[in-house]
Amino acid sequence: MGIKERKIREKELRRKEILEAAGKLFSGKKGMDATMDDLAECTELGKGTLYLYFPNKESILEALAEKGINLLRKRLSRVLDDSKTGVEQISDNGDVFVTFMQEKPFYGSLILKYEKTILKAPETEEKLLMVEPVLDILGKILEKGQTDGSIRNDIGIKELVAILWSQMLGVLNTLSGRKEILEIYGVDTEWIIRGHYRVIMSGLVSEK
Amino acid sequence: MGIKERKIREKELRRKEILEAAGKLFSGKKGMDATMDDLAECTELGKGTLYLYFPNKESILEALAEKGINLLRKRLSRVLDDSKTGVEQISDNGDVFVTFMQEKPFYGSLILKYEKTILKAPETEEKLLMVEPVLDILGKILEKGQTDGSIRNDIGIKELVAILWSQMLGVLNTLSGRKEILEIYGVDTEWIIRGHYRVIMSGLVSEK
Amino acid sequence: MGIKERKIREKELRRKEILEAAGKLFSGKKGMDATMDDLAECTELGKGTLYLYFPNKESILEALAEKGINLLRKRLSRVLDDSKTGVEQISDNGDVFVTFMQEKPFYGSLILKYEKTILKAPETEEKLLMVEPVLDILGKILEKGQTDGSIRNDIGIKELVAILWSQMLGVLNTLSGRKEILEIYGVDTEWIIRGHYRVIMSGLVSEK
Amino acid sequence: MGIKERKIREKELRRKEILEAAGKLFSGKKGMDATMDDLAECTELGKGTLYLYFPNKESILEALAEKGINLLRKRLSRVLDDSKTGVEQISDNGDVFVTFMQEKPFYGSLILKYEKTILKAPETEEKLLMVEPVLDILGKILEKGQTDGSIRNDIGIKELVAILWSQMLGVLNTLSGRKEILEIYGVDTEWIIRGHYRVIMSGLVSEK
DNA sequence: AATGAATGAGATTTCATTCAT
DNA sequence: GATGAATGAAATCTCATTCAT
Repeated sequence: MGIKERKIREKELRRKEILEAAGKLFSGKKGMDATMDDLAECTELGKGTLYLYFPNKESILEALAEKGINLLRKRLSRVLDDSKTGVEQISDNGDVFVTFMQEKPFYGSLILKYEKTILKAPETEEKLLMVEPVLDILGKILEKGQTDGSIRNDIGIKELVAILWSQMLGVLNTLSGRKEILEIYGVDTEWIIRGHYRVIMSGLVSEK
Repeated sequence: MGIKERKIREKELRRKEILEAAGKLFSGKKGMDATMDDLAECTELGKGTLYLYFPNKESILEALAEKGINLLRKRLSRVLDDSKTGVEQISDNGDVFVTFMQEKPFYGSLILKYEKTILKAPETEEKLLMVEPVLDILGKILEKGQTDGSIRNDIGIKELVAILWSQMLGVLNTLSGRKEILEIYGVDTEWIIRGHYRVIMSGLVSEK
Repeated sequence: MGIKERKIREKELRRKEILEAAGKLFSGKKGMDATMDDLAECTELGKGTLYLYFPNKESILEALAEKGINLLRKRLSRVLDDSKTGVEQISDNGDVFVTFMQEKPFYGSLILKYEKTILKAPETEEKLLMVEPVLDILGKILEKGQTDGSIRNDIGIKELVAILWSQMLGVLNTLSGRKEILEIYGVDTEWIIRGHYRVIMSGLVSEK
Repeated sequence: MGIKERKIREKELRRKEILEAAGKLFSGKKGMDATMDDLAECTELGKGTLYLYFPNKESILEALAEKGINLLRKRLSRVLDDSKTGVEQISDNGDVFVTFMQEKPFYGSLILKYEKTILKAPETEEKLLMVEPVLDILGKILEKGQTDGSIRNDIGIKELVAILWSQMLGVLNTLSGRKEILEIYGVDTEWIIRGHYRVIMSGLVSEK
């Protein structure tokens, strides 16, 4: 018995190791163009071995994106705080998001790339988006906000989630570009983020 | 006499033809992965001929992106209307943008991909972004708005431009996904766009 | 244990196989213009496989040239014979050289093509010519000859080596041409070589 | 009448212009890899026009080689001097050759490349080598030398010509390499040429 | 005669994936 | 399970030559 379980655990462990190495590799100099050979070398595994754990290269990137999203979700979930109003939580949420993107820019671009990926729920046939967990958190906050009256309720929750998420990713995308570009824009990173949230916040609050 | 001019015109015409065919090809089934061979076939030109007009595949996509941006700019510039307030023009602007993206989703994705591309001004060495013309329009409107008091002035013009543009692209990006995704979101395209602009508008207006 | 060694040996074997096939191919009808596709076909390997053993086409030709030079060196080194005078050894040397070129005309043309190739000594940074080993042998013989008084000593060893080698290659080049040409010349191969050596020999002997 | 002649003269003139430009081009940075486009540009002619004067690229290089050979022949023919012995004339001949190669290294490499080219005599069907005129001069000198007893007569004229010419080209080939190579050899250009002629001269003189 | 746009075969190289050991 | 040699489709780009104007 225990043997089988150990095997499974070991397999999962190996998978994680690969993923970790892949994370470093793909966020490195070669970017997403790093090859499976590169990955084999830096995991110190055979190239064929990689295919025992992942069906193809794409699935590795996808798994990395998922990992990134989980990380983001964890951080965001700490924001959930019933003692705060919805709008306050959105603000906190923004802070977390920005920090995350600054600390883990690679996961940022992965999320950017895979946020539209559709997964199938393990048992059910239900389709769900990879970013679903993150959107759920946003949804909860907004719901709270509409309930406590701090957030406008003339737009449905789902729509608001989609809007906020889209805008956030858009800003992220701009910020994730080379610094050169922001220099041409003649703008300051910090200010864009703050401005973005200011606009969002003023725009979300319910009008009295 | 006119011979030289005619030749030049013909050359430009051919370039346009190629670009047009490329537009159709790349927006088609194979997407941007369509090969130069594909393009040669569908233009009914030799592969070498293509390289007579464009130095490489990338430059074709870039030219397409530029074409898309010019189209967008033209449409947006019709919005400029001094008889309206800044905030009203932003609203009109949004309508145009959304219509454009719905009608020309392929150009949308190209703009999305190349918006960060840096061009060099023809004579000057000055670098400028491919989307500069569009940003200029946004800038003018916002300036008008800050002047006429309809738009908040606690954020600089440049920052506001960057923010608005980023958010718009973000929304665009979401909308440009497969419909399947929006179904999963359980949201309606139309509503996202309207909601986006509502949030933006409330957020941009100067607080009285 | 032996596994690793066997693998290495097999790899080297395969390399040799490729090299051998390449030798036949490039000396064949198409000459050096034979393509990598041709090579893939006649080795019965995938094109990609070739690139596993050689970084590019050039390197294959280079490796062949080196192989040829080694072969030549081996033969020439058998000439070294302290019981003979320098001038006698030069004569023997010439015989070997001529025989080699007649038996392996393809290696001849490769040497002709790559004799100026500069290699870097494995560990040292020292540059050395691909033909260095052959020149070394010539040098030794000439040195012996100057010491034993059979070879003129009014010209330095290095210069003599360069001169002899150049002349030999020149003759080789002439002989490596199509037979048609020598027919036009109206001369006989055999005689050219003999004549060459006679002239050289008389020219090398020290004047008494 | 004169019209036709003028046309012919003009055509030949144009041919010469092209050849001259080609000489500069091919001896330039790109070497023989310069393209027909390059040539069209630097002749300020259309690409198609070039093909009115030469059937293909090869023929241009060939014509250049011929031009070079003619130049060399002219210089060498000045050496012919009945008041000198054959062996003296060979020495002069060597001087001319060396000077030529130093002044016109490009023609040098062309001759090297095309010396084996076979032409057909204009009217006769007789085949002859492109370098024939040069070989003729060498032949005359050697003949004189054998007659006046200054040059060994145990080797036939034709063979001697072939030998001398081959050796000379061999030395030329070595000297035409990059300087880097001669530095590795550790030898001096000047000395190689002088040494070459010393060896040759001693080797040619008839033994008394 | 002059042109130069058009051609298209063909060359080299890359890399995700497979499979025999 | 692990391996890594082998694969081969596909991609980009070049350039001598042709031919309609």
